[in-house]
Amino acid sequence: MARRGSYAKGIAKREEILTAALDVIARNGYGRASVRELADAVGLSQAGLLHYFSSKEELFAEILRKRDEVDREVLEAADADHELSMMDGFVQVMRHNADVPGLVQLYARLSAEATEADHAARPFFTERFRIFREMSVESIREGQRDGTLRADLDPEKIASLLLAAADGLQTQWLMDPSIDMGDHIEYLLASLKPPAAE
Amino acid sequence: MARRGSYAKGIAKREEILTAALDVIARNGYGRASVRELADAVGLSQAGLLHYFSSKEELFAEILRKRDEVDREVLEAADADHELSMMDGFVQVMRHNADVPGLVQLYARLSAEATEADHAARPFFTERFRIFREMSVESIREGQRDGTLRADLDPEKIASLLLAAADGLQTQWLMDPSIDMGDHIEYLLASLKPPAAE
DNA sequence: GTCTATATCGCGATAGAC
DNA sequence: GTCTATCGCGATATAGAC
Repeated sequence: MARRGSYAKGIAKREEILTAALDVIARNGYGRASVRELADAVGLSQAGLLHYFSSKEELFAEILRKRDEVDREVLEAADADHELSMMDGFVQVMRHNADVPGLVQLYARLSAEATEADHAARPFFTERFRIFREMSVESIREGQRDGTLRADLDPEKIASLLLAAADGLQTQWLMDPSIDMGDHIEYLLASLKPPAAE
Repeated sequence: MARRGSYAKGIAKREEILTAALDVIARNGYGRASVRELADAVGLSQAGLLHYFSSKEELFAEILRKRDEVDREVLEAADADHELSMMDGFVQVMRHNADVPGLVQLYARLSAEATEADHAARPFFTERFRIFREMSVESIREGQRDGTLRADLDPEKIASLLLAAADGLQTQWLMDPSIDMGDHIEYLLASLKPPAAE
């Protein structure tokens, strides 16, 4: 019903902007990423770009949403026959993060800014946290049934701690890249295996 | 040797500024904490305040340094006979943090901003992380000797993970205060006790 | 040595032309 | 849909009063 496909075209333009923004930020980091900078990358003026997003805050939340989408697609493509658990995917994404410092910084900085009560990206993060914990709890329960995780652990608490560890490690890694994020998360998971298992 | 005590007076003024700033930020959060706002609180102009600090970034790093100092003093006063381990103190500070959301937010936001390569607060955080890990490793080794922590754990990795968990939990708590930071850190530590112990 | 006042800069937001 | 122009804000550097 969209007249002349203009609606679909707007959607496509948004996608183009988000993809270009991911590219620019992955290379240049968050610091230099002004709306003008991102607008230049797609040949728009600052006001032209903000035509597609209601504010800078919302734009950056959408960039992170797009990034999660891309990460998920890459994971699913590499795991067509669903052999990997959610936790395996989690470790793999953490390893991949070391290749895109700019995006790690975007996440670290925006999540901190979004702790402000009226920040437009706050709903994105609260929802992201909720979903991550939900999926983690499910995966932890599975591990407990399998015997790959200690049965005495509280899945909710461990889920929050895994999320916290992942986010905290990113800041530590940005300050000192000799910290291996993937190894640390993997080590934490290994530390929670039953004494018997391995 | 300081002529007319003017040097000492400058030091005293700095302390006064930092103490007042801690108070204002604890109440109002990081968002509203412009240099002007903090200057007002001590009856100075914005430029007047910046006379004592080389930049806004340095000022905020000093505020956090002062906060660590205050936290340490409170801990030591409550533990005159050195009965508490470093980990006990750590949990206690995390519990106390729930009473000062503005300071938690200051820490979360400034640590994220300081991931920028040329940020004036970056040395503060890299050093703070180093010292925290160092003290943690020492405390973890002690726990392993005591039998209160599993002997098979890698102290360095666990130290980084504890720091990461603490920092990550603060962001989660700022987004959703129903998360209990102290309980979670305590739970993580308890999960790393030997199977025998308790 | 300490401060007030000011000028300048870059940013995001927005109004309105085309 | 995209632009130009402009606005207001916060951070800083500096000139110079006391």
